[in-house]
Amino acid sequence: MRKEKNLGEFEIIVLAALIRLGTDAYGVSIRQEIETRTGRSVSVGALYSTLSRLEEKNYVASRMGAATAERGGRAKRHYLIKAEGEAQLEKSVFMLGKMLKGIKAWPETLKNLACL
Amino acid sequence: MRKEKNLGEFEIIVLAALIRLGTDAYGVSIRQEIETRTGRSVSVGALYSTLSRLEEKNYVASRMGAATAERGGRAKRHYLIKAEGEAQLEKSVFMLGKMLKGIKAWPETLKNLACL
DNA sequence: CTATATCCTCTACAATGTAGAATAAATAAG
DNA sequence: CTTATTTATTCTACATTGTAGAGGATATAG
Repeated sequence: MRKEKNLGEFEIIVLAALIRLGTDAYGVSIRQEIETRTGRSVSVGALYSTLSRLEEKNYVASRMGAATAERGGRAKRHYLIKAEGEAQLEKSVFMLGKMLKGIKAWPETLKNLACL
Repeated sequence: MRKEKNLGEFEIIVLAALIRLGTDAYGVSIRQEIETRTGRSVSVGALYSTLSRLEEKNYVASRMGAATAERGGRAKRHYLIKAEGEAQLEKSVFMLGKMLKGIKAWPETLKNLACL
């Protein structure tokens, strides 16, 4: 069994996006979700290689879907976070929360972490 | 001017520790702060190389202090987060917050795994 | 001086982050 | 049907971060 390692920053973001998107998660939508929500640009390669690594770690599952009847509507690969992935994400977020909790200076920013 | 890059997960943790410790921050106390607060073990090398990289990026400043009159009380290197570091940390935490905000069901397992 | 404690530096390598070209597969146009 | 265009994923290559631990420096105690 692979030793449990801490998630990287981008891995956290990707896993969070998977939770947000639920069954609608595939390459393009995930990328879109992250970009619009964080304002940060994400290259295709960055996203897919991270997804692939998360899958190797058994944090994420994927399956090929069917093509759709739109122009360029080739088959998508759908991604879903697994229980192990959620658990690990929770652990990482918990750690960050422990470190960040109580640091004043950020009025709005920390409010977003109130879910911890 | 170095391009602004996103902070890594551990970098976030270290910067947060620096804020928490204020003027008491030096190698051992920083390590202690992170370990007790997160329950995660931190190797000496991991910490110092991260601090050193944060300093190169102008996010942190350090200076050598004086020795103290305790057994083994050799001089400590004191670290202090800089304004640039705080700004960058806030940016990273803001992004994470945006992605994590509103995710409720942490402990819950996704039941949709069957559809894979 | 030798022992022991505290603390930092250095080296080496593993894992994660990132970009963009290449490729694949679908419909639309002519 | 052949080419253009659109949507999507795969692949390759390299940069940055993460991590461990040996080793060296410097302090007091005895």
